[in-house]
Amino acid sequence: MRKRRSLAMNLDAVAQKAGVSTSTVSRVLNNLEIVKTSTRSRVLKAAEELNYHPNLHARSLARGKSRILGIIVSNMENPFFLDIYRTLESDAHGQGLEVVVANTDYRSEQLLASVQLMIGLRVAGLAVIVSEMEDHLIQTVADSRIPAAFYDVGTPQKNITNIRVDYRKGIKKTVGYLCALGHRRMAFVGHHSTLGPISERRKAFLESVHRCSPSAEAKIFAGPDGLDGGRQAARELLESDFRPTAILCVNDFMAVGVMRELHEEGLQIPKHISVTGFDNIKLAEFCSPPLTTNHIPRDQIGHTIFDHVLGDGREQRDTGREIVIDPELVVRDSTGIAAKN
Amino acid sequence: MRKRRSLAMNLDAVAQKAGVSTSTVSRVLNNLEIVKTSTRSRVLKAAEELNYHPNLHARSLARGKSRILGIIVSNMENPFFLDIYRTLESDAHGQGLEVVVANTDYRSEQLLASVQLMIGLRVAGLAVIVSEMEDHLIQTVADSRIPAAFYDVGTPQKNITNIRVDYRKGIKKTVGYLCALGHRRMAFVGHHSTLGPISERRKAFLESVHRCSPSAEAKIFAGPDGLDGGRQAARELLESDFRPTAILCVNDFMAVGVMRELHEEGLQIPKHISVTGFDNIKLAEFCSPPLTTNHIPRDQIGHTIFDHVLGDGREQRDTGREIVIDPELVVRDSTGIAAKN
DNA sequence: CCAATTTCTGCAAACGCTTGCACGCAGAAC
DNA sequence: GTTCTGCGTGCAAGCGTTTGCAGAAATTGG
Repeated sequence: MRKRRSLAMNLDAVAQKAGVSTSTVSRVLNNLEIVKTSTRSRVLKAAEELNYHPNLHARSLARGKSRILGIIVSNMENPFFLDIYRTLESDAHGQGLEVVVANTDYRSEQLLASVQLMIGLRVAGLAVIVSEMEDHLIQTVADSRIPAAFYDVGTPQKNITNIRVDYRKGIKKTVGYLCALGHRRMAFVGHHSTLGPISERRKAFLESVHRCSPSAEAKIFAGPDGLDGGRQAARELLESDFRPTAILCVNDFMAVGVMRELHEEGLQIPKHISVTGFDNIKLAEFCSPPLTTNHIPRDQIGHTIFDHVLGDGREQRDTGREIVIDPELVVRDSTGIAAKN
Repeated sequence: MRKRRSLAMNLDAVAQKAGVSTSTVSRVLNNLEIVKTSTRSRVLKAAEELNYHPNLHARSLARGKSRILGIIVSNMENPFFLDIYRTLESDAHGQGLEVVVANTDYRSEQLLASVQLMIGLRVAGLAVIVSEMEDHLIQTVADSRIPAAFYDVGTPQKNITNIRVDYRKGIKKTVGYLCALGHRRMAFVGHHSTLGPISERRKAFLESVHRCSPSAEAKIFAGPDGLDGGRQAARELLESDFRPTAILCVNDFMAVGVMRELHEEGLQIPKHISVTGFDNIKLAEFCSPPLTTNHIPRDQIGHTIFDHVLGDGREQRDTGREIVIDPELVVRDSTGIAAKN
C-alpha cells in the first residue's frame, strides 16, 4: 500500500457497486447516449449511494483541458471591476463553465502568481482585468497559448486582444462640459496606476483644460484606488494652494471618497465645487449628491471579453486585436455652474 | 497517436532537455534538497527556456490533495461578504494556498453547483459564507470529509463548525439606543433570506421594540439584498401608512439604499427619521450622513474561519462547533432624537 | 586501493479519469 | 442455421505528476 486514501470515492468504487466497468460509469456520468437505460440507472443509483463526486483534476488531466474560465482582477473591491467579473461569471455559467478568480490587489507579485495559477490550471480561457501589466508577463500568457483577452492593459501588444476604454474622449467631453459651466480651474484625481510615464489620461486632461481656455489652470493629484484613496487625494488637494472649482476623478469609487472629504471640510457640492467620476457604478446614483460621471458599459466589456475568449466571437480571436469602448457622459447633481472666485 | 497535444509542456520535455529523468525534474521543482546543485540549475534553465508550467491537475491527482482553499459566497457585491473573502484570501496566500471562489447570488441551484465544484476540486478546505443552506447540502459537505466552516448557516447542525453573529444582541442594543432617543415607531428592513420562518432577527426586533414600550409600534419590510433592494423596501415603507421615526436595516449596504430613497422623498436624516445598519462596512463612513451601525469584525470572522479550516486552530476543528461574535454599536450621524409627531 | 558510507538519480507504479478499439451478443436478413 | 448488422460494454493505454525503492556515483576511511 503506497498511500492511505481517506475515502475511496472513485469510479472504481461506483463501478464495482454497480457491477460494471469504469468505462461504463464514466459514460453514464458524461451522458454519453450509448448506455442502456437499465445499466444507466443502476450506475446512477450506485453513484448516489456512495456520495460520489468525480475528481475534476483527474478529469481535466484525462481530457487534456479544463472547463474553467480564469479571471484575474486587480481590485475586486472596486465595483467597476466587480461588475465586469460578474458579467463574465454569468456568461461562463451560461455555457456550463466554472470560474476561477484571482485578485491581485495591484501587486505585481500577486499578478505573477495568478498568471502561474491560471496556466497551471490549464484554464480554457483567461480574462485579465488589471490596469497595468509588464510586457514579459503578457508574453508569458501569450506563449501559454491560452485564449486570453486583456482589459486596458497599458501598452498595446502585438499578439493579444485588448479591450480598452477611450478615456481620452471621455475626459475631453467632461472637461468640455465643465468648461461650458464656467470652470477654469480643474483638478484631476487619479490612482497610482493611472499615472505611468505614458499616461494618456493625464495628458488628455491637461490638453483639454488648455483647450478650454489658454489661461485655465490644471493640476493632478493621486492616491491609492478606493474610497480612502480618494479621500486622501482630496486632503492633499485641500492642503495645497490650488483651489479648483471642479475635480475630475478617474473613477467613481474614488470620487465618492473625494466628495466625503470635501463635505467634511464644509464644502458644498456642487455649489462650491463640482465633482465628476468615471464608470457610472451603482453607487454613483446612491451617493449624495448623485454623481455626474462617464458611463462605461461593464456588461458590454464583460460580454466582449468572454466572446473573444470562449464565446462565438472566438473565431476572430486572432484578428480583432483592439476593441475600443466609448464612455458617455451622465449628468447628475454633483456638477453645476462654477463658483465665482 | 491517440490525441493531438497542443503544446508538449510537461515534465518529460524538461527532463529530456536537461538530460535527466522526470523524477529529478520533479524534485527540483518541488525544492527537494537532495538534488545536486549543478543538475538543479541545469533543470531550472531547461524549464525556464521551455516556458514550462507544472500541470496543477496532474499534481493534485498525484499528491491526492490540492493546495486550494474553496470559498463559497452568496453575494460578492455586498462589501461585507467581500471583506470576509478578502481576509480569507490573504490568510490563504500567506500559507501558500491558492483560492477558488464561487458566487451563488443567493440561488440554491448555484449553491449546489458550487458545492459540487469544490468537492470535485478536492479543495484542502472550504469556507461557506451564505446566509442560508439546506440541511442536506450541509450534509453533503460534511460527508465529503473536507475541512469546512460555515458562516451563519441557518440551523445549527450536528457535525459542523459554524461561525455566527449574535444579531439578537445587536438588535437589542440598537433598539435600546433608539428608544432612549425617544423613538417609539420603528421599522426593520431585511432582505429575503433574513426572513425565514424561524427568523431570529425578526423576533429579536419585535421583542426589543415591545420592551422599549408596550405601546411602541414595529413593522417589518424587505427587499432583495443590495442598494436597490434597500431603496425598494424604503419605497414600500413610504407607500404604506406606517410612519416610523427610525429604521433598522439588516445591513449597511441596504441602509445606503434606504437613505437614498428617503432623501429623494425630501426626508432629512436624522432630523425627520433615523437610520441604522449592520456590518460597519467602509461605505458607512463615506455615505451622507455617515451611518450609525453595528460593527461586525469581518477580519475576525475571516481569520476564525481560516483557522478552523486550515490554520493552527485546525486541531480543535472537531470540538468547537459554534463560535459567536458580538456586534458593537457605532454611533454616527444618521441617528438622532426622535422627530415629534 | 578497497570497502563502507553517503549522496544523488532513475525506474516504475500510482493517482482517477477518458476514450479508441475490439469484442460479445441480440435480432434481422437470407 | 448461417451471416450480417450494430448496439452496449469492457480492456487497456494514456493524461502529467509524485514518490518509495533500489541502484549508481561520489565521498570517506582505513
